[in-house]
Amino acid sequence: MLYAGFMSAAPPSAPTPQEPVEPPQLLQLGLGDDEPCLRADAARNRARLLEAAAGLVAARGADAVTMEEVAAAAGVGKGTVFRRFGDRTGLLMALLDHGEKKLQAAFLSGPPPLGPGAPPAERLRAFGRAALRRTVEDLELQLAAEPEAGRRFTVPPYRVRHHHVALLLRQAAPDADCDLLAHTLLAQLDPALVHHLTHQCGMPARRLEDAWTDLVDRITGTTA
Amino acid sequence: MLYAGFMSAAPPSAPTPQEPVEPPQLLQLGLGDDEPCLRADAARNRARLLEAAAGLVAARGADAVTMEEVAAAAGVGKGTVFRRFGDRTGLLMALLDHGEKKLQAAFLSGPPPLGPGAPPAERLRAFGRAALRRTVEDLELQLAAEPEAGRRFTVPPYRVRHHHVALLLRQAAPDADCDLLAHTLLAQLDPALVHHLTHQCGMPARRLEDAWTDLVDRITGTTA
DNA sequence: ACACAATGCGGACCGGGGTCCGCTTTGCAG
DNA sequence: CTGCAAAGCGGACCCCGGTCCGCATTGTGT
Repeated sequence: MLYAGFMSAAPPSAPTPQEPVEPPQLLQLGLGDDEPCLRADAARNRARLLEAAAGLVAARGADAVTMEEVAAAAGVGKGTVFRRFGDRTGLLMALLDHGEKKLQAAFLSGPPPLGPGAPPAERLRAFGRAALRRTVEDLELQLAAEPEAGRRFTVPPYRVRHHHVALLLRQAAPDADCDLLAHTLLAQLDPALVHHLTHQCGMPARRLEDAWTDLVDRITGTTA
Repeated sequence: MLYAGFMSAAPPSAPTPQEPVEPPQLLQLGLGDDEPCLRADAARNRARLLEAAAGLVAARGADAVTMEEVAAAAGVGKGTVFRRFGDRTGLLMALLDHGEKKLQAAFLSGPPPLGPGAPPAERLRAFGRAALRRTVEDLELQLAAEPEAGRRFTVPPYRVRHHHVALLLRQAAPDADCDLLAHTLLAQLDPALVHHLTHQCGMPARRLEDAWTDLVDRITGTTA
């Protein structure tokens, strides 16, 4: 368990009487664990919901599935879904959690060139390739899970990626505004963009990878 | 009239019996005109709606305004709003149309360094500054108008900007994948990102402008 | 074993976006 | 001026995401 769950800290509004969704996630990047100790029935329902959702999504496509259907398929009430996952996006993101954690594991503590050990520019190039591949894997879901505009950058998986890229950049291009530059780099991995380019413009995935590499080279000044 | 309206070509689904929204917009970049010849009453209602919407948005913020309210305030039925503008996003975008056209005018045919006449890298830098300023101007609305994930890159104003940036890039960095690079550059002007950085991270607008300039320099290899 | 917080459950309910279709208005042709 | 097709109108309607709150389940302390 490397990092943390997915959900943002539930209802952003003032002291909701409703309890928070999943872990409060104050986000000290790099540790923490989901499911802080769910009550037996709650845990069971969570599992059922995830399974039901996965099934329906696989069968009919993410955006043809309604929350009520998922609840029904899992044999629970609609309220339960929302209490557990906050909102539709939350549920969808939970479905992606596993894959994302694996990627995080790989770049935070896996073997080089993705993990520590390789030179930063090299790691950046590897990161892009890996992330791109992961995105292509289940583009559809990833697209459907995209949070409403305002939250795109606040959601934990994005923050982790951003943190990582910024870190590498600070080593590879010390004189740049790395925080901002990291956002720019990440934009090239945005599922919506990847979808647009591959599905609507018919670009091969390979071209995206090459462009990433080239971009890293230009920005860091390295070539490799 | 420089370019064209805002709406994408209405209901993407098969031959809707409903007529298309605004101009079909087959989008030959650079010409065309809105309101292809609305019937008298339709034109009147369109104007009323725009006015009503602008008023409500200004008064209470974009996302506290419902379509039904706008319709009521304009003294028309809800159906009319949707027929004219397609969907909520369409209406909001129409509200932004004027400002966007002005910007387009400036970089397509205005005076240098924004318009033709200056060297490409220079024009790029100017473009970023101008776009950034325009975005900050009415961030709130721009944010609320953001189309659902899939369409972000298909919407006319984005396409125009992309086309323009790609064009300049082809001159300033002929050996790069300019189409893709253009998307990357534009990502730094994304209203959602600008909002995040300025409002949630407290960055001054100035820093964004500097980062843009720096990014252009790194990508084109030029300096200043 | 029992009581009693605390935690979770579920489904009625709400609000708003988007659709539909029978009726009205427009404006052109004769 | 009149008739008539096309264009436009509007509001009842549907659907779905999200909320709420009285009731049921847990599991802990004694």
